Amino acid sequence: MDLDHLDKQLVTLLQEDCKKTTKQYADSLGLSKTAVYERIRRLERLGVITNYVALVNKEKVKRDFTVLCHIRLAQHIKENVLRFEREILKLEEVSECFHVSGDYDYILKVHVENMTKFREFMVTKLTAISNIGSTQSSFVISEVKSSTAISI
Amino acid sequence: MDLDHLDKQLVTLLQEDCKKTTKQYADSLGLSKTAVYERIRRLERLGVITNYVALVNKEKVKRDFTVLCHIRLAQHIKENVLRFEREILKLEEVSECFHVSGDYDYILKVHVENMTKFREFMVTKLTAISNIGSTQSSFVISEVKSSTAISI
DNA sequence: AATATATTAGAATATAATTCTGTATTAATT
DNA sequence: AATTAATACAGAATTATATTCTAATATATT
Repeated sequence: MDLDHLDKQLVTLLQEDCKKTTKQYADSLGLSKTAVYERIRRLERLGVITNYVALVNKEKVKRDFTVLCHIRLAQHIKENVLRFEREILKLEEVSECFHVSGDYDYILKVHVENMTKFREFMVTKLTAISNIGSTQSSFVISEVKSSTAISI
Repeated sequence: MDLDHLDKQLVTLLQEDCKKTTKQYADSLGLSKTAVYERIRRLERLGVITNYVALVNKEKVKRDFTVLCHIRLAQHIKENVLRFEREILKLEEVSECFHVSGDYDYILKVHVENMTKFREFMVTKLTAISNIGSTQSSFVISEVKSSTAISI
């Protein structure tokens, strides 16, 4: 596994837009269609590229209200921690959940329609999970930067 | 703008994998290729789907160390706030930056290779930005859930 | 009910992906 | 250094898919 400069450029392009034609990437890189085609297959085979997805405009699908929820667990007994994580995976409003160091144990990214729906989510879903000690919600006022790309 | 059940199903499928053939989506939805083709074009035209991207495995590109940085500004004068946001946009290590309510003003998602690189980032880039009051770093121990899809 | 509009299916066509062939380049082996 | 093997490449040939076209059907509008 070693990516040369062309591979890195290609990954960068694919992270920006994966729906261009092979010819277009080829022109950007100064390679032939076949060369690019083989490189993409290789990046997929190596697991560098994991999948290709469509991104949606949250406003257009009425999930424009984003909250970063900080959670402290009540106790850190293994079984309870695992149950907590299992429950989180089931919540459709949660797109991301990180186990973190620091003041809190977990940080979640939650997408809902509005404050009313968020309250509903908190009351009926999140705090319904046992073992939650305390939560602190940071409401997203604006997305200064929002990219799925990893700079390489 | 009103998405029917088929549109929502289609958006869900495209958020999971946007590289299937029109025929495959058509079979999943019980529609013809043309019907699906037209619906996808419409979703793009309406701005529901904004773009198509490749996702990469952070481990494979040596950006496996993720940190959520909480930032408090020193002062909230408009010009300084805008300068801060402009500077953040330039930092390649930062994939996301949210202006939030609560204890801190901003929460950043940062991807680097390791702790050494993170320290370097903090010292030479992040805290080099003027107007930063204080920071609190939450190191990601594990990604319990990590999706780019919005549930609709 | 009549008309317009949008959605659909299937066929025809255009475009792009994939495979194939041969060549050049690089790396490995002796 | 010469030889072999492996890899990456370009261009042509083929296959598969996207896109367009046509006509029919459904949905909404008056």
